[in-house]
Amino acid sequence: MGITRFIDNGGQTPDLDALVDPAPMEALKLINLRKSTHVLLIYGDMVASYEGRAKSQLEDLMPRLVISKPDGTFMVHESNKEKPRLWNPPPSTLYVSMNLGILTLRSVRVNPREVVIVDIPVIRFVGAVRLGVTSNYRVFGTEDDLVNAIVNNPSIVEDDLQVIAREYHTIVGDIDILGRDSRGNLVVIECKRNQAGPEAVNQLKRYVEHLSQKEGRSVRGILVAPSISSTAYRYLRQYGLEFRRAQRSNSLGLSPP
Amino acid sequence: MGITRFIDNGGQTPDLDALVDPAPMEALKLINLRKSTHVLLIYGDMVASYEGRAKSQLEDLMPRLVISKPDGTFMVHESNKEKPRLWNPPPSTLYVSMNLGILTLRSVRVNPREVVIVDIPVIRFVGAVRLGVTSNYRVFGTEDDLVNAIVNNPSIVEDDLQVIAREYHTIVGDIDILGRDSRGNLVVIECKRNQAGPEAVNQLKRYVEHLSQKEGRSVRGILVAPSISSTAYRYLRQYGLEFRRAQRSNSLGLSPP
DNA sequence: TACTACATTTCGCCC
DNA sequence: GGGCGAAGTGTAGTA
Repeated sequence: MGITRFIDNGGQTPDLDALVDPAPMEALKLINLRKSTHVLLIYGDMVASYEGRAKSQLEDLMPRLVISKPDGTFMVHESNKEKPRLWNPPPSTLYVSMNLGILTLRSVRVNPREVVIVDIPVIRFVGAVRLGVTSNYRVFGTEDDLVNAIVNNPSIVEDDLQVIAREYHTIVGDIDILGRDSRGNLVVIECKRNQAGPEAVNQLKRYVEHLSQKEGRSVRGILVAPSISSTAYRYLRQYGLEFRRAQRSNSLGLSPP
Repeated sequence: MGITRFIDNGGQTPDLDALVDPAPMEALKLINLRKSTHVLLIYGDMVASYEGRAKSQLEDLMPRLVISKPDGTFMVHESNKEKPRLWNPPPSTLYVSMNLGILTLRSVRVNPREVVIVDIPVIRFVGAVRLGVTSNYRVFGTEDDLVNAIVNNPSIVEDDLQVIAREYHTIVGDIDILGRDSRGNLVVIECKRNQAGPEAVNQLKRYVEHLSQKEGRSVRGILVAPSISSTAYRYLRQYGLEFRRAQRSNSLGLSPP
């Protein structure tokens, strides 16, 4: 039998519990005690199954790691890959039970209905840790930053470009930036934070086609990205669309012409 | 001081190590000892930063969970969400060091160059677990399964439909299924495993346009999916494209007309 | 709730 | 290694 360690915290709920080689009943108790407040780490030999939008099974009994978060996040991790092998995204609900001495975890998601079931005949470790959440989290260098830079200074795309609207809604989707050039032509600007592929060109083409049809006159389309694949570039030129290179940096300036 | 527990395994590398409230040096040793073979779990109060394709920082010191896998996967998890707050995908390399008694983790990815740095002034727990990898993993209900079902029985899309090719390569992308209808018209079939949006319609439109131009005659386009958004449907009809509902199930049959 | 598009997407396949 | 597109995508924003 392993170590059972409920850390004493003066009657308060501890931030950390760690059970090594616990009895299934011990594990079950700790999981139920902490599942709504702590992140649970469960290590052991397990099999698992998933059914919902799709379906899959992990039939081979082998050591895996289950991570459960209080918001309902449920993941079954293996030795490689960033993505869990099986999972349920939040919000989901975790149910724990014991059948014939075997611990079973059931994560249930309601919409869409998805169920992950994990049977753990051998429980090697159960941990419960209290984690924080960063507020006011910010990532720099997103597409949105690029759009902002252009809206604040349209000349980095083209001289005398006027911005008419940002996030311009159309029936075929949202246009990043709608502008007007020095000759009075409408200009659709589609921004990508990394290399543009055929899909990006197609997206721009869709907006331009729609708008030129609706307006009854030709509309320019400019794809702004740090780079573009050769296939995508041919495709773009074929439809008379334009490409403008954007410096790929966190300061998000545009390169000189 | 906490529990230090290197599990004795008769001289062999154990599958599980668990250190509660370890000294930084203890933690460092265990991490270096196991980082290339085990999945590491590191819990404590930490700050972190990321710089690479984008940039962000977790400046507030708070309890978080680091998970490191032997393939280089590196994740900083918080109390909610499925996705880690900060991460490096495999393959990356983990470096551990101590500066002024503070444990520092550095995960470095080479291409593209990305670095995640984690400073852990308070180490509450370090665990090392050996996990498996499922081989021959299979998910049922993918787009590929839907394409297969149609290729095996084209009549579920339309009577007397003949399949000419699957994954038909064109300059503008790969067509899921190319067929010919009872009247001899070419038919482009685009499959989606879940609700189709404007992007899916756009994709089909791109293929149909390309092919009809190349062949010099009209080409039909059919979007096969479990459902379609109302906007996307209007868009689809506007361009004379067709929609065929596919039953959203793991057996992947198509619903009757 | 539905819909849309981004993402440090990740991942797998094919060239 | 680059290009391309799917994914049980997850996630945020908006109507």
